[in-house]
Amino acid sequence: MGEETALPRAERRRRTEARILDAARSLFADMGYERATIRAVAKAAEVDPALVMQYFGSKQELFQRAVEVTSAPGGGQAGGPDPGDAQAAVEEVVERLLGSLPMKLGELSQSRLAMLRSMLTHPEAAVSARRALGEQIDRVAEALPGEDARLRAALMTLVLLGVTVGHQLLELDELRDVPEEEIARLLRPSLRALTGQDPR
Amino acid sequence: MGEETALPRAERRRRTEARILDAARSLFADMGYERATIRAVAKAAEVDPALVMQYFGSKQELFQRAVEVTSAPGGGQAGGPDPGDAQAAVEEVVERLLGSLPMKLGELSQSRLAMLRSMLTHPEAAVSARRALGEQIDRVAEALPGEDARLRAALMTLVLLGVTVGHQLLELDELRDVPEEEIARLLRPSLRALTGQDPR
DNA sequence: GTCTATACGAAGATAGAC
DNA sequence: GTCTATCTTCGTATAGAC
Repeated sequence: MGEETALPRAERRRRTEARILDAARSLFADMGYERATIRAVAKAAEVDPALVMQYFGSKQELFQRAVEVTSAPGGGQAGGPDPGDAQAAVEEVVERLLGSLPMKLGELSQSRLAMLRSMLTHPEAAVSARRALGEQIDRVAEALPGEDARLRAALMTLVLLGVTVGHQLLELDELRDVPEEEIARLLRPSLRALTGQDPR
Repeated sequence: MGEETALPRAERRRRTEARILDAARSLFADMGYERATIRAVAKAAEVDPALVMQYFGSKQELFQRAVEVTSAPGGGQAGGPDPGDAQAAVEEVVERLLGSLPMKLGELSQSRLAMLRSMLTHPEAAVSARRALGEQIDRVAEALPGEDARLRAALMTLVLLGVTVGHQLLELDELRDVPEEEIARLLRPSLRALTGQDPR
């Protein structure tokens, strides 16, 4: 029954699929949905273009799979500090936002970059981006006091988006080789100002 | 000699060209470089697709023309206040940035939106965007004191970029129907914090 | 000068050979 | 199951008719 030649069929298939997804993420992140062709993805993954279609059905589905959040770990904001301490909660949310800045490059952020790259020109990517940003806005808004918490949360999220776009996607010279802590240090008072809390 | 039938050939040509450019700006702004096809532009301008090519040579040149800054008026920051008054200069630069927020929609900003829409996925648009952002960063940096003026100026510019993207391009619900003065009011302290000046 | 017709290439998707 | 070959569609660009 079992083939002693190792590499069960399912395992081999799984690895090929992963290789295709990696290649797709990389190409989508680099040049966006339109310019990243199935053929180029296949070549990068060293498989036949038809195989990509066989596995994923369509380019659109491949994109969804490549972009979909492996939102597994780290997400939970496990019970903040004392619920009564609004100031601490606000500071924590600022630090959480600043911490999301780096995404270290590569790693699991490749899928996020792919989404961001295409969000302005590909309708489905725009939907994903709105959802992702909306969730982030929700989380931030929870920690903010006041009437216009959601608006402030949205602006804070967009500040980070702008910096990420300029840094990771447009690769502006001004941010090249600037350590993330430096950026975070300059941004921190700016984000605090948006919380509407006493900047202290 | 002159035809009494009015509409000189040159004038007619000029108007047709303008109509094509308007249609192109609108389509590029709405769906980006790749998805805005020559055929669609021609249809929107009510001309033959071949005529578009005849007038502009290629899609790329049409894009350049559609995006190119009609940077004529309003640009000059006619001599700021007392050069010695750094604080006033900083406040002025913040107000200038905030004033660039609205672009009122439509009007002359259509070309700017077209550039922003495609900047992440179309190489030429990225070049234009880097240049435009770089110029803005230069102007802001001039008014800022300190060692890291350019970095701060870049971050301030990217804050505005992020808000513009979220508002005009992604059309986030959270910013829908929010008057520009409200956004400016919330953003002002945030930008001041980035200037490195005493927020006072 | 303006438009019809078409050439040319590329991309996504499919069917059938191995 | 994997790949070759092809089909269809579409977009840019060109050539020739009116």
